[in-house]
Amino acid sequence: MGRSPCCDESGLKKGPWTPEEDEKLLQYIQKNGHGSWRTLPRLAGLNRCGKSCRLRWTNYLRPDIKRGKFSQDEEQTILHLHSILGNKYDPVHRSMHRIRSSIRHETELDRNGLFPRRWSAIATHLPGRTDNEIKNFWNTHLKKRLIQMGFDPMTHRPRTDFFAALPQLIALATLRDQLAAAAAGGGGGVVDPSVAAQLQGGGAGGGADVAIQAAKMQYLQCLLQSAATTIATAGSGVGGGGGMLAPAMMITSGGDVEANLRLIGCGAGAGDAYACHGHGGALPPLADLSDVTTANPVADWCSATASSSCGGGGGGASSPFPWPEFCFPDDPFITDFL
DNA sequence: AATGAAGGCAACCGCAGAAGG
DNA sequence: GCCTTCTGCGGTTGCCTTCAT
Repeated sequence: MGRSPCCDESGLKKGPWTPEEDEKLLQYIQKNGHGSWRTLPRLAGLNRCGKSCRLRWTNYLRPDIKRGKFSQDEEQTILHLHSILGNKYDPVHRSMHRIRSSIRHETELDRNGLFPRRWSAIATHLPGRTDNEIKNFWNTHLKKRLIQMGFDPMTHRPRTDFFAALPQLIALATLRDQLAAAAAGGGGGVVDPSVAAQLQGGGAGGGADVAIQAAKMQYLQCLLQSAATTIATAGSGVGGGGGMLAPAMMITSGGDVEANLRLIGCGAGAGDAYACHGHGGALPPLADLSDVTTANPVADWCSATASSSCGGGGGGASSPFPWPEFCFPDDPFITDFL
């Protein structure tokens, strides 16, 4: 059970590997196999600990290592498997039983009938990729992207940290009041000049602008309501619609205003949140923790919207947050907020 | 052009568990 | 059954590069 003392030994080199060291290690392993990692450095003439040699080999020198950017398929796989394996096995928590029983078909069990650890398990599904590489990719790219999309990277569920966004939400609420006052004819209401300017639209198409602004406000109102619903349901542990919302129509500049205004009824109750999303711009459904086999909203959604921003590969630009792209393309009003 | 910030990645550290004596 | 050794994993760090000011 004790730790290997190899790295505690003094005099062993640490830090980046030189090409000469790489060559020594490579040649030795190609000729003899790695055998015991502990004795390998001495036999190969390397002033490194075995652990360091093993890492260098498995993460860098192995001939089957695939270098370069992750493909969209690989990203999907990582997202999918991470949503399942996001929490590594912990015998203290009963939750793993659920995970084990539900993803049995997804990953191989180890010799004890347990699932292997997360990154290595994911790596087994991505030939040529190392667990370290996947871990780094997750930490530097995918995790951030999920966060920006409003998902908790650990649970793959919508974030519930309502208070983190509170200042923005308050600002939005204020803005909404101002717009409402302006739309009502400006009867004494104090309206921010920039908002008034936006509302008046600057000449032709002013009426359409007002309608679009109204649509935006409705969308933002949904956001506020969504956040509140999330707060209300988070404590109870109830799954379901949890305040998710999906704009049912793309709002394009110069598009049909009436059609654009057909947003889904956000106030229709959580259960209806997905009733209207049968199109490419749907948001990922909430993961139901009671059924982990379907707990992959992000990856599933990405698959369903392969042409969308998720994944960032292929031909599409990799906007981290897809909703405004669908709803308000290139609109700084939304993109600034998000 | 210089400088600081941010991002990306390789490598290290420490823990956990299997294997073997 | 206990102890030691060895391997593998996840988390974290620190360096290097790129980007922004």
